[in-house]
Amino acid sequence: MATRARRKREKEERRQSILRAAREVFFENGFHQATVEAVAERAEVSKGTVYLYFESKETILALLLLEGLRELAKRLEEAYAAEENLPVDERLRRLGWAYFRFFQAEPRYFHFLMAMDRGRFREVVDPVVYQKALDTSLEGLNWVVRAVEQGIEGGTFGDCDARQSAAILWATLNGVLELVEHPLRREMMGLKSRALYEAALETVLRGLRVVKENQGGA
Amino acid sequence: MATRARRKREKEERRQSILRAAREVFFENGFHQATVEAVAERAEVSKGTVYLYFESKETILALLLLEGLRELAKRLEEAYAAEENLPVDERLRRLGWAYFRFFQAEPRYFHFLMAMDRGRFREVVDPVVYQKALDTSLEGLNWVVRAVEQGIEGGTFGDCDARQSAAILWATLNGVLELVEHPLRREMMGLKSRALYEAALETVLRGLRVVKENQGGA
Amino acid sequence: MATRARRKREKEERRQSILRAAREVFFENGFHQATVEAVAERAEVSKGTVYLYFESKETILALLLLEGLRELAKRLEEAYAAEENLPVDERLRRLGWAYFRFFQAEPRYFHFLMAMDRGRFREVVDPVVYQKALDTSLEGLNWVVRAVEQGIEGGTFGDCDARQSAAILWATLNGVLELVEHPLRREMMGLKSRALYEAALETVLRGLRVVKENQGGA
Amino acid sequence: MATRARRKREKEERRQSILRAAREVFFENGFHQATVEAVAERAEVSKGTVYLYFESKETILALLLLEGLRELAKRLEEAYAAEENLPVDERLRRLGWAYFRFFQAEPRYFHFLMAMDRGRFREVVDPVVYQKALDTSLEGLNWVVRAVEQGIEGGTFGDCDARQSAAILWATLNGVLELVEHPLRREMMGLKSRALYEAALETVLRGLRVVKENQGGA
DNA sequence: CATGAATGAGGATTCATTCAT
DNA sequence: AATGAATGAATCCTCATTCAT
Repeated sequence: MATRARRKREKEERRQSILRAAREVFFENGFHQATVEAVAERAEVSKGTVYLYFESKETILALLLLEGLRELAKRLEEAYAAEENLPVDERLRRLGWAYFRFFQAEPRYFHFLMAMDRGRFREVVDPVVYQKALDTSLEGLNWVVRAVEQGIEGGTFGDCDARQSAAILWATLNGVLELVEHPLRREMMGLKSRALYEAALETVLRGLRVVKENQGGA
Repeated sequence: MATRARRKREKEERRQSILRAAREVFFENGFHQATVEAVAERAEVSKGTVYLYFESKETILALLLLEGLRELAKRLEEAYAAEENLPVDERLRRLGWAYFRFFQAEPRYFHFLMAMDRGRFREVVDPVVYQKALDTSLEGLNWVVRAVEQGIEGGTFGDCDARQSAAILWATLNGVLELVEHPLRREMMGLKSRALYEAALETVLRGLRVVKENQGGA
Repeated sequence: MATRARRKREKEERRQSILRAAREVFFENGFHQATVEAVAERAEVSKGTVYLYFESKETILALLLLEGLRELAKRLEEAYAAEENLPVDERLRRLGWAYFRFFQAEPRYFHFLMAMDRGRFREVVDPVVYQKALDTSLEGLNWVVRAVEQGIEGGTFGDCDARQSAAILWATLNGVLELVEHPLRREMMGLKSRALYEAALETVLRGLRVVKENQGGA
Repeated sequence: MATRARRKREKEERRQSILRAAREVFFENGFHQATVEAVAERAEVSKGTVYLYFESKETILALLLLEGLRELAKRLEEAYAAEENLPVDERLRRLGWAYFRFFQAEPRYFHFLMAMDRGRFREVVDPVVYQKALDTSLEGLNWVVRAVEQGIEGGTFGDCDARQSAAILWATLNGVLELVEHPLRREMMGLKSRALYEAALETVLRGLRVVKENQGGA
């Protein structure tokens, strides 16, 4: 029967609907302030139904986190793979801007990923999911590492530690995004997000590129 | 009478004692998990007394934040003012390492400043305190801005926007500290905190310095 | 058509299957901890189906109780009727041991019958079922009453109230079984279940027998 | 200050008041049906206050149980110690009637002690309290054991196992009380509680006494 | 008949805050 | 000023029961 298939589809839809609602509610209020009740209301289901689809509030958090990281990793992979022959710094530029677009598309998601109670997170979430989150996060960064490695091989960058250089680039972009995303900080300075981001990206790329001429190491 | 003065002093001491207790408790458990009860116990006063000195749990949070920012600003000022005639990038280096030392001295403080539920912060906290936090934060960054300005004036840096360049530097260092401080992220990579920090600092300084030769702007 | 008959048979089988599942689940977890969900799973049907066959969780409880009482009554009847001409106290002995065997065969059943939330039982359960439970319980005891009556008629026992004497015997055996079955109580004393039961049975039989010589009444 | 003392007294009074309320509510509805809310209402305090005085619902249960057992043990001790030189069976009679009076004074308490979810109780309650309950329970029975021992020494009873004989007597009385207390069972028979209890007590005493003449053991 | 998704009324517990003493 | 007892709203989660398919 097609009923079975439809049922399954509907169930998945409902699941997604709750997840979507949870995302909104968590984004708006933060995980701790958000209530399951509010999630249920937003999804237009009863509280009990939420628990029909998800084990606990924490589980939802974990799934949301994972989802976000996956989306980001996917975008980075796409950015990496888009074109075959590309100057190394151009490829890094694309990765950087893919990150920026993710941030723009889902600023609250970004905020959520950053603001999450990181220390306590681990104890609260299913270890398997936690490991997956870790892996996914690493997977995203790996595209950057790979691009840097190409730069080293191709001679664009000096003989530096690829992981370290990738980490620096990423930390910088991350730091900038947090800076512009942070209400407290944004007010401090009249900086334009996009311009600052671009400047930061270029500055680090330049800083990395130059290494070969000067020191050959950080 | 001196009684008046003593009273006032004692009151201030008690206040500080509660604040100290709150810092410890908040650091150990995170703001949400921490209870006023626990703060009171640690300070060896009653719960009611806590409310005699502070309006609410959130107020304490705000003051703690402020305190942290002040400490950091102080350290940055000291780093800036330490020596008169210093090459610009050396001065920025000193500022950068002052930040690193603050992070090392109070890693939990740093974590706390970062992990704080920023969005909701504003609505909850006394606007005056909020503004002070903002000012203090800006004050800290201003030492960096000033140093960059000297670099521009002295010709070390190109004719860039000093605020922007300072922001980039700061965002980078911030991003690196978060990276190494974050348990989830630290596991991802086998990077050494200090080495990464140094590399990042140097990379950005290099990137900023070079501007004049290449493009004159980000 | 035979379909009708088969349908009916199948329905009864399903009913029994659910009842069996409920017994297991209730025994293992106690009535309150047990969930209808667990019963359904054990019976390999859906939750809804359980409600197709039974009005409520409480109804199932009542039926289980009834079933237990019936099993006991059956055993007692068999014990009573086993042999025609039997000295009275021997017949009572057989009844007593039949009870003990029931306890041994279904200790959890016994426990369940005893531990049940008796007070609330009545209001919750179908009055008809409740009355049946009452009748069955009485029916079981009646075999004891009958045996005692024979003892009175035959002169073994004094001219006592047969119902009362039967009640005393039964209460004693019941009390002993509860004593040995009760984890809290069992630990208190190092008594062997079987020996204690036998001693109690014999003691009461002796006590009842002697009446005629002494007082002729309790 | 006397304030301190008064405070302490008031606190204890409040504690007792909540305990009293809990007893009533638990008696009326059974432990599982009873809600902390109902307890609070009955005690005319807020729900939070209940938790100010007691760790959990289970703790209250344990204390109530302990309290009941202590009261019973006290009554039994008094019954035992009332008169010095007393024929052994007279002393046992007094113990038996003390039990009956306890039952009459607190029938719901008795019911509660009996109906308690025995198996699960242990896991739920503080082990220390559990052990105390065990001890207290044993302590009560010990008065009976002691009386029987005197009977053995004095030659009233045969050379039987004192603990076993005491257990039989107690199991019988217990069984009778449960019989008459049990709504389902009481309806079964038109027996008068008091008369049945007396008959049972006398029957067992007789049965125990006779041993020496007949078998000297159960 | 059978299913199983959906419901929603609770229930135990916590904790920031108040206030009489 | 200091206390700490009292509050009660808020929160997560459970589960018996219903009902559309």
